[in-house]
Amino acid sequence: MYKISARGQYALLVMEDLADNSAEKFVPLKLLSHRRNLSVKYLEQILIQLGKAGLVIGSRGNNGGYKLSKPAESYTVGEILRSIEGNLSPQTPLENNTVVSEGSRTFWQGFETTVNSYVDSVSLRELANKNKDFIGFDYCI
Amino acid sequence: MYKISARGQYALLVMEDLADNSAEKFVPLKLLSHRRNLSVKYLEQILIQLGKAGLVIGSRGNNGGYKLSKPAESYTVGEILRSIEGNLSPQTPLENNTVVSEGSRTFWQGFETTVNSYVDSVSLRELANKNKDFIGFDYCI
DNA sequence: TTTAATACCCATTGATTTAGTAGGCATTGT
DNA sequence: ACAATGCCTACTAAATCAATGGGTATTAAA
Repeated sequence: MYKISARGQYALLVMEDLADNSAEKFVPLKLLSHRRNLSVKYLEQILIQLGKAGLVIGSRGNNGGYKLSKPAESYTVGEILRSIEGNLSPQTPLENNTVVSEGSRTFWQGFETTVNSYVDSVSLRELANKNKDFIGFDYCI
Repeated sequence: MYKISARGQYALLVMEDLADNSAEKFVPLKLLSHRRNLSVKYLEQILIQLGKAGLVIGSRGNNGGYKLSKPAESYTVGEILRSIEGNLSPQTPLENNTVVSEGSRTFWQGFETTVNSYVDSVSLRELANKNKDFIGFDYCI
């Protein structure tokens, strides 16, 4: 059906939230959850995945949470999406060891390249709010 | 999971086959099926869908089959894929009426545009074999 | 040193989508 | 007439995906 999964899109939203927040403080899942109206348990899975990919750093215990592992401007949207979706090749592997034409092969390769080039041309910073109209996390919920 | 479905890819293969064939003769499913090692019944579904989109013309009865409705060079790969997959927007609709940033909205719009521009930049003729190395359909199977 | 807050890990459920099969009807050239 | 074909509708099995839940490990602070 050719869609980025809900998880991929949520990952992007959460990364935006972390980018909007001070790069110093750890933001607990409870707050991210509140902001996006997603369950802590669901977000947890996403952030663990982002953590394993090295895109965020988690800190356990009291006052723990997550923060970006580098400045927002040095993430591409592509690396965030790929950390959740796997590669972004639009081609489903087909069972039949089908012989494909050269033109066809070229087409699919170009497709993947086009997609990756695009998503890697946008940085997380460009995506995020740049702190404009941003309501901080330090609220009591 | 961000993949064009198997059906979409088979549609492309079959359209290539029809493009390689004479534009005059109707090619029966039995032959297309044989060539791509797919069941007649499965291919049938795909070709009915292509037919409803006006991309192929079917003819019933003895000596019936399918043929392209226009010259191969005037199809874009995009119109073929969209006839099977629906629109190629990579964005899954999310439940939560999530407020997205302007940058985010721009990103997703650009994504869809990028994908459509690419697939519409390739014609069926460029994909197909141009009759090179093509083993004709007029075989007895 | 207890406690509360947090991340981390693993398993499971329910819904949806997808690939592929199947039966039967409609049409048409020979 | 009949055989070859497209057309239509339903179904099944497997895969995927969103989301929930239980339990453990870690840490700051009281």
